[in-house]
Amino acid sequence: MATYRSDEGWDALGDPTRRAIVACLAEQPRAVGELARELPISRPAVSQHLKVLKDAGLVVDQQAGTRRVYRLNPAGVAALRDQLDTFWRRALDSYQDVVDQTTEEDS
Amino acid sequence: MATYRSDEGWDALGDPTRRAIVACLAEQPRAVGELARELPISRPAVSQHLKVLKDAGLVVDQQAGTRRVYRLNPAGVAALRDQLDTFWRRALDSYQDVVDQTTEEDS
DNA sequence: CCCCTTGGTAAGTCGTAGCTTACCGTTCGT
DNA sequence: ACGAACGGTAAGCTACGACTTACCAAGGGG
Repeated sequence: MATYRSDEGWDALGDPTRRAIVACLAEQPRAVGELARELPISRPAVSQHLKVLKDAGLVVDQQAGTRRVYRLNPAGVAALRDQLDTFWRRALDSYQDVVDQTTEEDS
Repeated sequence: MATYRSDEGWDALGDPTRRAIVACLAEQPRAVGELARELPISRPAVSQHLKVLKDAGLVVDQQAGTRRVYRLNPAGVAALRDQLDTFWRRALDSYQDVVDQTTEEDS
């Protein structure tokens, strides 16, 4: 089956807390402590999530004094988006067949 | 950051097996048994995954005799893709700031 | 009319992912 | 140079989700 090399990316976005982090970083780059303050979890938990997101290539970090600022990685996000886009296009093709055959509704 | 209404969609794609199912359905629509035959899990497991995917709006099903054919739902896939696209655009903005700062420090 | 195929549901087990507390290294300010 | 702030890691607990087997409902063909 078409190899996902971005498996880690999907796994990373599979967690609601990590999606919240991503959404937060989409607004603006933030340090670890700032993220922890806006989320209902402890700072170590944020660190662990950031490690997953970083390994997946979805975020990048940058040392700034004693703080460490994280931001979204455009390339990583784009990779996942492109995959969905591919699925979407293929789905449209199959959908065309449905229109031809029937206009049934399911439960 | 509140407005994920497609939380279920991300949770659904968070599982590797479900991603395999989605990739399989992207090739062509299939019945439950056909999917089970191409995957290393039992047929009930496939049914359970399909229920999750259907609740998330990523697939639609269609009765065909005694069989039940599943296919991708273009709208569901597009919804997730659009979210990633939004994140991607915001990520580019932040990335632009990085480029500005680093080039200033360059000299 | 029977039964065989197909598929959804129930019950139960097991692995793992996510959280917390505790600890340690590092960097800045004074 | 010392202390405080910031952040990553370790260890351990808990809960949830993915899978299995067993069972049941429904539609179609001989």
